Amino acid sequence: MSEKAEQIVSAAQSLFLEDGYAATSMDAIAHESGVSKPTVYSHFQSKEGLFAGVMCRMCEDIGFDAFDGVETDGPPAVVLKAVATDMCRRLVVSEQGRALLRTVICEAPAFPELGRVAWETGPRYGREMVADYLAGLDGQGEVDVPDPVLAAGMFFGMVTGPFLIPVLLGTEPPPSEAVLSETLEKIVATFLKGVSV
Amino acid sequence: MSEKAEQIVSAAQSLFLEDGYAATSMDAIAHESGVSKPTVYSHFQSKEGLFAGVMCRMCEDIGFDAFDGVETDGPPAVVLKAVATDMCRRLVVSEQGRALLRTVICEAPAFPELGRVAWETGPRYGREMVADYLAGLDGQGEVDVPDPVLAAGMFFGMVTGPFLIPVLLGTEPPPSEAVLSETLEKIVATFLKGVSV
DNA sequence: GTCTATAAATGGATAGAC
DNA sequence: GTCTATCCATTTATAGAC
Repeated sequence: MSEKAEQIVSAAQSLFLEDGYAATSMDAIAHESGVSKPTVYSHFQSKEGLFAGVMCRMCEDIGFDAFDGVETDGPPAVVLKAVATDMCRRLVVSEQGRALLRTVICEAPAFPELGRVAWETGPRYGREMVADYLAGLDGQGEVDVPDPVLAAGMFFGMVTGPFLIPVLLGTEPPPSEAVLSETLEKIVATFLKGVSV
Repeated sequence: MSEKAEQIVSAAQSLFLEDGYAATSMDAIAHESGVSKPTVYSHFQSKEGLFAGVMCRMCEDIGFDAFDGVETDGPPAVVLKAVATDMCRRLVVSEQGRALLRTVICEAPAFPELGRVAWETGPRYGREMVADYLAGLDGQGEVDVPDPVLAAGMFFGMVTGPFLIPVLLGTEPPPSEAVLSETLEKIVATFLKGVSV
């Protein structure tokens, strides 16, 4: 990708995330990226194409590798807390993550393909990895999880539940690392007690 | 409110919910409500005012009376399942509820007051009622809930977790009543086990 | 490939007739 | 109070010079 194309993508990212699809103009993108509008159109077919391309790429970049760098053979409470912390940092604490989530939720009806990519690369992928992990623990008799996918869904819900909606609605600031750690400790404990044998 | 004003509000509701703030034009609202644009402006000061007014009113209407019509002196599993079912019907199953949630999430940055109203009348109100209920159970020694607000947040997260994101992203249809009932049964059981004494 | 300039359409909002 | 007609700014997208 040429240098100008990258500048355009970068400007489009921040503007789309900041203002949403409809409220962001190609003029603004051209201005912000320091090129003229025809140059934007020489690299990207249309506003829709630029938006879908940029957002899908972001989903894949931020994409939710929940278990990246997490040692999965420690105690479940430690493993799950690490996974939960990673998820909250990506979706709740990170301003970019929040903005991306907000944007894909907004535009999913108009861009179904984007909704699908966001789901596959993000929550669904994370849920599957947690489900596999829980199924493994169940096989070892450490927990009682008859439906791993449902349990993983509960886990994700519990972890994000206390933060996600108020933060998305702008009525609470994202939690500090200290509050996050303390809260997730309790949440993971409650979850593990709920699925204990 | 006059008849025309009500037609305008009704048209504005469906169009804003369907297409979002920026993609909905005052022309379209006038056309859909069967009046002319100046009539719209004679009743409402501006597009922003119309949007904020209509959405805030919807939040208060749909507003989350989690315990309305729920007998709170039955077994906790029954009470909490009723609350959870009511919440999922409002936010996940109802197309209008989903659209409202999506819209307020989208526009919360541009309309902070709307975000506040949506939070206060909806999730926060529901969370507080569940927190009070759990605190009562804790006082009777039926559960171990040292932090009722956090526990209520976990509860809401667990209940919506398996449904909310995939439904908002458009990758899964809302659950049938049968699936909802079966799933919430398991979720409530896991939650209660997690907070058991 | 990139720019200036502009086309063609649509947006929010209003003046003035009735 | 309501409409027809219109203003003015802005939008997406492109034509043509360099």
